[in-house]
Amino acid sequence: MTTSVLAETLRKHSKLSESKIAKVVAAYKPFPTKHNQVLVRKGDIAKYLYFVEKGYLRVFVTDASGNQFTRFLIEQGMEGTAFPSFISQNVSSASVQCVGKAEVLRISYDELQKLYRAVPEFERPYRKIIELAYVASIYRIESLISMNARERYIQLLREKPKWVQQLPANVIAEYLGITKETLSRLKSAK
Amino acid sequence: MTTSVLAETLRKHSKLSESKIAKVVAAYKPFPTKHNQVLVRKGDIAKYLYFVEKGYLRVFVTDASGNQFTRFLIEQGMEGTAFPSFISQNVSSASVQCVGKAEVLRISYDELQKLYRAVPEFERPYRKIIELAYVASIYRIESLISMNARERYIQLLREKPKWVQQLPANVIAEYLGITKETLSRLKSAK
DNA sequence: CTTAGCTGTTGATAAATGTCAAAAAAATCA
DNA sequence: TGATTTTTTTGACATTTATCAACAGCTAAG
Repeated sequence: MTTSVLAETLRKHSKLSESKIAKVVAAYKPFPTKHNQVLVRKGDIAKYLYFVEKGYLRVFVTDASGNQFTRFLIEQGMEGTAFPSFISQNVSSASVQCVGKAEVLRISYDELQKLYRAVPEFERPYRKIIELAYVASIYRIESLISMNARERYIQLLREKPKWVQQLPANVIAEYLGITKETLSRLKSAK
Repeated sequence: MTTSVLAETLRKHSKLSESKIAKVVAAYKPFPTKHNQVLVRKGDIAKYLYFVEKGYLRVFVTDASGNQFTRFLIEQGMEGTAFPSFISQNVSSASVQCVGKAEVLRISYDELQKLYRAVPEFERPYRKIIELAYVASIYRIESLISMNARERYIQLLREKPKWVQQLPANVIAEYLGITKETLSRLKSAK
């Protein structure tokens, strides 16, 4: 039986047989990364979808003054990339980077299309993933338009305590849409 | 040949035959609405997906003090509802309301599932719709975390000038995540 | 056509958050 | 380990945005 976070995740979220799981897992290739390695650079086309076996990836954009803003954090057991670029195969406005050390698998756009043909039942979990990612983004929009910095921080602390523990404060701040100084003050105030 | 905004939209975004288009269109029922009518109330389960033939719908949430925040605006030719509730068939944290007068069609969750079985090629445009909605929400998150109120307003003016012209200022303000006073000042300042 | 209620504007002020600079603390790697 | 770099905290101050209140304009329905 295949053992990997990817295999575990497929068992948990789909009803694929062990042989189909093995096929899917075989299509994702381990991709060795260095500390903070950039996987997709702004201006590139996102050719790969990344599955996180260990650690975190961040998807971020940069403004004219060089400030960085974290669009998404991808944790162990999740997959992602610069999504708009990946589905359209156009250049990406965002970059994707490992947060510190991370272990990832990757599958190319073309290989993924082949996989859909080889394992048609894999389409359903894929669509579910997109739906869930969409729902998550709806709630993120909701908190960004309706809550202030403190409320958003408290919500993150409640819903993703591990992120706050494990990720550098500046990454958390970028994700919340505030500066690292403001986050630091929120922490010390309570 | 069926004539409706829905039929037009299907012709434009899919390769369905006229007979399939007729089937899809037949499954969506006209739903008469009053001025500012609420279609989904917070606490309800979103049982219907709404297609906008004319006007706009807004999806909004309310905070403890009764302030409203517009999560999404749905314009002519688009469809939507309280999406997280619709796909999970759980109670909704958001409400859906007509902005002024609107003409809508609707299809129930169950009828939609039947439609997928009756017209399997309809699944693909549905998935595309979700993917596009997801991409749109990614860009919305991006502007909320990386831009200030003025920048977001200018971007909206550039990308959706009609919304700014046609929708009440307080709805635009809620969509931008700012107060109506701040929006009013942004307008007069330039 | 008129009035009651929304909708939008403006002013004064307060609160939240950002910016810049510097010091302190922590993490990395040679 | 020690040196170097990166991250985090703190302070002073500036800017942005919200809040509250008053008023003006508009609009929909009688």
